Amino acid sequence: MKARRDVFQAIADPTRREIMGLLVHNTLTLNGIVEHFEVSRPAISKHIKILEECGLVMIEQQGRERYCTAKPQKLKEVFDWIDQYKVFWNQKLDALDDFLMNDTPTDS
Amino acid sequence: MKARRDVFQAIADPTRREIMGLLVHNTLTLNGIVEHFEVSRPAISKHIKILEECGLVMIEQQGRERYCTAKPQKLKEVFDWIDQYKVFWNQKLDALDDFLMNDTPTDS
DNA sequence: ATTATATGTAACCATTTGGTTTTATTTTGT
DNA sequence: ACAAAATAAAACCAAATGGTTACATATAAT
Repeated sequence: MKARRDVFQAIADPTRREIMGLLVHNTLTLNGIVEHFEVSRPAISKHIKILEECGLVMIEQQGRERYCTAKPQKLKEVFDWIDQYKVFWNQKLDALDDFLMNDTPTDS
Repeated sequence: MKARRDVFQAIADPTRREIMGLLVHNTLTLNGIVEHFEVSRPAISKHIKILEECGLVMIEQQGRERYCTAKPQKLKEVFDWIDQYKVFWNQKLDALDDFLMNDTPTDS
């Protein structure tokens, strides 16, 4: 594992999203996290490393344990990107939409 | 290309995010999009396919051309996921804090 | 000191990803 | 009818991803 380590990529993985969900409410040790998943400890360890590398998780070493906590602030980057599209959500869609589209979830 | 085709994964790629940025304001043909990038047409074609598959882009075939438009509505899924973390952004939660109180930091 | 615990790291592996070039296929213009 | 244009689809490729098992290391418990 190496390269493009950004928040968008970090949250692309469902396991990592789940981990975020766990850690935002509880501070857990690595093994504490592992318990919630089917995958092996090293797999989780890697996910945590990725999350840490892009600032989504903070790790506090305490003795032989590592306490992990979510740092959701970093999600703001994604939020901000998406935010620019929000203005279009409620906007009238053009004819093509109706034509092809199934869901058109306009709530207005 | 195959599997896990969801919005999170779709926007993980920076080129695809750029494409979204283009298409939200302009409807462009495939070649029209290609012009904005360095990569080959087939590469863009694949990106578009992915974006379409997960509902972020709509394609309207017109003769031999395919007009692509962004469907930012689908980003709501990501928005909603992130939204649950928004609560924590303004919160003062450094490691120790969370560590010590370790008890759902309810804001209600 | 020795052992058990918590974790990291390495080596490996299959699949996916993002790209390429080459080869169709369909539509338009002449 | 024929050539050009717009695009898809196939075949291929290197690198990244997500996982595994095996091994290493530091701390805690006895």
